[in-house]
Formats: sequence, structure tokens, C-alpha cells
Amino acid sequence: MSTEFWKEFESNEISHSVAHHLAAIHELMRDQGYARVSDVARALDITRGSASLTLKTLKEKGLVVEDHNKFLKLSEVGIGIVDGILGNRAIVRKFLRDVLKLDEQQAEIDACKVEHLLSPQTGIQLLHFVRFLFSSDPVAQQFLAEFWARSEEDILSGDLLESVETFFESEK
Amino acid sequence: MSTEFWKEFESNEISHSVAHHLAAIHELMRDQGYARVSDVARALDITRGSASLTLKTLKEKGLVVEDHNKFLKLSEVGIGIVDGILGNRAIVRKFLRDVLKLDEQQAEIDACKVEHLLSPQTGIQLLHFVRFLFSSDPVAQQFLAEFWARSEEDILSGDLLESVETFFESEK
DNA sequence: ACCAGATGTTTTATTAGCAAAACATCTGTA
DNA sequence: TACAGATGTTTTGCTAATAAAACATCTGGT
Repeated sequence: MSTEFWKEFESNEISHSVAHHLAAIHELMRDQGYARVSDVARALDITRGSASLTLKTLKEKGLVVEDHNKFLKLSEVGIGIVDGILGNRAIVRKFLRDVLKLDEQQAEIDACKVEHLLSPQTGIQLLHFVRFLFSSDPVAQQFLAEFWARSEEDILSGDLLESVETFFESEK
Repeated sequence: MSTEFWKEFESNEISHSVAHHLAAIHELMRDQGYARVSDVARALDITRGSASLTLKTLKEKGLVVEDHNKFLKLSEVGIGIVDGILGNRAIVRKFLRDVLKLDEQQAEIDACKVEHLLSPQTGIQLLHFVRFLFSSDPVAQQFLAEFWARSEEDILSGDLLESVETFFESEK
């Protein structure tokens, strides 16, 4: 059954919400030098109460540490997690926007949705791939040029699943 | 702020759980010709009670319809949703396994995690891309051969985000 | 010193998604 | 027919993540 792994989704150590709490602290530290509960709440557009509760669990889990004056920062572990997530986001966004030519906003949204779900291996391999795609190797440059040239006309219509199945059929 | 779209995650009409309830019905219909609450519960490895509740809401939403004898099937809308999701899963799995060369199981797990999150546009563009990659066009064949040849040695070490940033730097 | 505003926490409530258990109903077989 | 087993529902309780509101604390300006 192809449903055998579906529960892996929940077994994810990092939820979407937690990923963004951590990323918010990262960005606040970078942009304004500090991060408090209120700053995180504002950045995520949630109430201070909600942020306070979620951040409390993150402190308990050791992903976030708190200053003597309620100033937050990421722990070493937290930094590692954020690095993985933001790395995934950046490379997925790049691929969607600059290879598949999806519009800016859609690329951002989709990257943001999947960033915390992709395995480190997937992120690394995707980086390999995109890096080669945009390398100076003429094979890569020809390939991209040809793909984009085709995209001009080749507008796919109708049902995605059917098209996928037709494609898989034609491969055998 | 790069966090501006993060709430899109929740605004998703179809949750991971719902996606798999619908997909389970689809597979059960295909494999055994019918689908009841118990069949779905078994397929997803959850209790009948949980499946009963979730499926009740799906009936209310019009994604699932019920027989005079408690037999379930997907509505037209439900079929459309499942087609999109399974299409996304198939094309992502193909890309991860056969292009990026991730192992079978990891490709399945990652595809399963993101299948319901990718926009239809993303699925379609990815299909375009992979179809061209595996086409008979010599440019595509050379490209794939060259990429795989490089992958043999080019083992990326260390921090993903740093590597991504280094890559983005080198592009400017 | 006082008060206003910002900040942080706690409590109460909601929703989704699960388990577990009690209950009801249906079905097939001895 | 009677009973066992399978099936479906409901109730209770759990966790994560939110809002809202009450409360406490801290800080800056007059």
C-alpha cells in the first residue's frame, strides 16, 4: 500500500509553527539584534499569549534560550535546525522560481510550506542539482535554454494525474 | 519580512490527514472495489472512531458520499482533489528518486509529505520539467548523464544553509 | 511619584486529529 | 434462533496551536 509512510508527517520533530517561531527569532536577531516574545508575536502575526506558550515549550526543549532580561536567542541545536530549514527554503524557492519559472509569490509560498518537511538529503541533492543547472557547463546551459524555449508553447492542459500517468506509461 | 506568507500553510483547504483519507478511499475502490469506514481506518492505521469522525466532516463538505449501505466513494470534487494530490506525489517521487537519486523510501516519504501542499501550477511545471529531462532530446540526455557522473564524487559536506548561501553569492 | 503604554504570563475556549472505550447494529454460522 | 465477530457511532480525553481576556510587571515621561 502506498499509504505505508503517511504517518511520517506527524513524526516530524519540527512542526510548521515551530519552524517559523525559530526562523522569526533568527531573522529578528539578524535584523534588529534582539528578539523578545512580543517581537516574535508581531513577526508571525499571532498574539503575545500564543507566542509565549509556544516559546515556553521551545525553551523546555532546549531550542531557544532566554536572557536574564527575557531576551531570546537560538541555542546551538536551534541554530542547526533553522539553518537546515532556511537552506531548504532557499534552494526550493530558487528551483521553483528560476528553473520552473513559477511566479515569485507562488515560489515563496510553496517553498515556505515544504521547507521543514524535506529531509536534509533531499535539500543537499537539490542544491547539487540546481548548482549544476546554473553552472557554466555548456551542457547545463543548453539544457536550460532548450527547456525554457519549449515552455513557451508547451502549455499543459487538463488533468495533472492523467498527464503524469500518460508520461509514466510512455516510459516503459 | 520573509515570513509574510507563512500562514498560507493553515489556509490550505486540504490537510495532510484529509488528503490521506481521500487517497485511501481512492485506492480501496481501485484495489477491492469498495471502501467502508473500517477499510479506511485499517488502511491508515487509525481507529474506526477517528476515521468515522473525519469522514463525517468530509461527507458534510461534499468530498465523500455514502451509499444506502454505508459504502463510501469520492464525489466529483473529491476525485478532482485526489487526482491533484496523487499527481503531485507521483511526479515529486519520480524527480526525487530518478533524478536526484534519493533512495526509494526517502523519495516516497518526502513526496508523501509535500503532495498536498504544492500548488497545481508547481505540479504541472515539475511534470513539464521531468518529462523533458527524460525525453529523447540529446541535450536532456547529455545533461542527465553529466549530472549523474558528477554526483559520483561531488559529495557535499557540512552545513546546507552555508552551502546554499555560498552558491547564491557566486551567482551575482 | 505617578500614570500610560509596552511587555510577559496565565486562564479559558476553540479546532483538528488522534485514542480508547462504551454502545448499537448488522451478519454469518452453528 | 442465538451468539460471536465485524462494523459504525458517540463520548471522553489528549496534544498542538491558535485567540481573547485578565492579570502582573516593567519602563519612560511628566
